[in-house]
Amino acid sequence: MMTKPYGKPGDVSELVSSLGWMEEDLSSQDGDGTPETGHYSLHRSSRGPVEIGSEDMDEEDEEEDEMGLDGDQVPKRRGPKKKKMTKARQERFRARRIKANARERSRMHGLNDALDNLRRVMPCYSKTQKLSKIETLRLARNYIWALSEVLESGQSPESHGFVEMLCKGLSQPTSNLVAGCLQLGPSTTMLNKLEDKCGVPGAGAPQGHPMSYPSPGLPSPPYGSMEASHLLHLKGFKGTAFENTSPNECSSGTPPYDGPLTPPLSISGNFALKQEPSPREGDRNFTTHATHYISSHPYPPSSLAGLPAPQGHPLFPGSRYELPLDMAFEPFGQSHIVTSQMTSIYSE
DNA sequence: TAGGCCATCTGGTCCT
DNA sequence: AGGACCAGATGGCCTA
Repeated sequence: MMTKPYGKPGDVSELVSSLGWMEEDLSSQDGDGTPETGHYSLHRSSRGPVEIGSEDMDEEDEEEDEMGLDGDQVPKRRGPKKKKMTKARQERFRARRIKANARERSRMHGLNDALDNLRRVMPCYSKTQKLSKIETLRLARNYIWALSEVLESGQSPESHGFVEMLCKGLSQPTSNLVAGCLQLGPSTTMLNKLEDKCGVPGAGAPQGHPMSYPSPGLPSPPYGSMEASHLLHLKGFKGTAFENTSPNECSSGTPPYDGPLTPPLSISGNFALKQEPSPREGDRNFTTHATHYISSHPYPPSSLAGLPAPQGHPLFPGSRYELPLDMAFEPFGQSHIVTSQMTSIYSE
């Protein structure tokens, strides 16, 4: 992305003069050595003077601070003497700053990559209409919460409440997007596939999709789509229309998922189970694996033995739960689902 | 045009 | 000492 010089033009010279260093016009230099940046920013007026010159001291650079300190007129300043920004020091500072900038850039890129991976496992993922960072995090929080609720209390994803949970605290456009995804995606694709290929009773039935969300005034697409691999993998859960469904039988309805995955993470968020290597790489049956994993791993898992149960987490009935932040969810229907996301979180 | 979102630079702080 | 992390500041892009 092209960026223009930061700070107002006058800031640099003002600061430089106030610090008594940097005779050169550094504003003409690259901020980090990359072509897209073209200035040197030292405009932290809100933070007060930046005493860059006081660091990076080499003995050979040590000089007396001769900024008019006559002793009898101005009280001598305490603390380390301020060093003149010699050319050598400037260059060292620049080199260090450039390196730090590069590190920071790559750190942020890594963060964004991780966020992108998170977007992909969200209930609605669209390459064209990306969720913002904050909305991604909010939706992730809601999603985890909603799924936890489904697992813990047998609530149904068919319920209005499930989508409500997903949309809690989201902006209106994002809520519409999510609702649209849930409305369009599963009902017209995945569940019909389930019914077609697996003979799952009720899947895609006329009575409406579990995930369908009564959203009057919902804007028309483009929406993202809810990938089947992101949806329901129903095995071994009573009360669902899919309880007799074998994951192996239905794996054909699950499109491949193109991306490396880490071993499953607990939805409690407090532990990560290091298991066998991710089956995801080139494995069309990953969701089968995930389903099996979930259904064969009790909560709390043995790896949590001895650890204090999370306060009031829905997976640990009996404990008092306090909703974090502004979350306050309503109760909803009965049945169990498990999604592949419950057990797979990307990592770089 | 205002506001939201984003990338980038930057200095400070903490940690190893 | 150097790196990671963080938050503030800034300008660009996009959309309502």
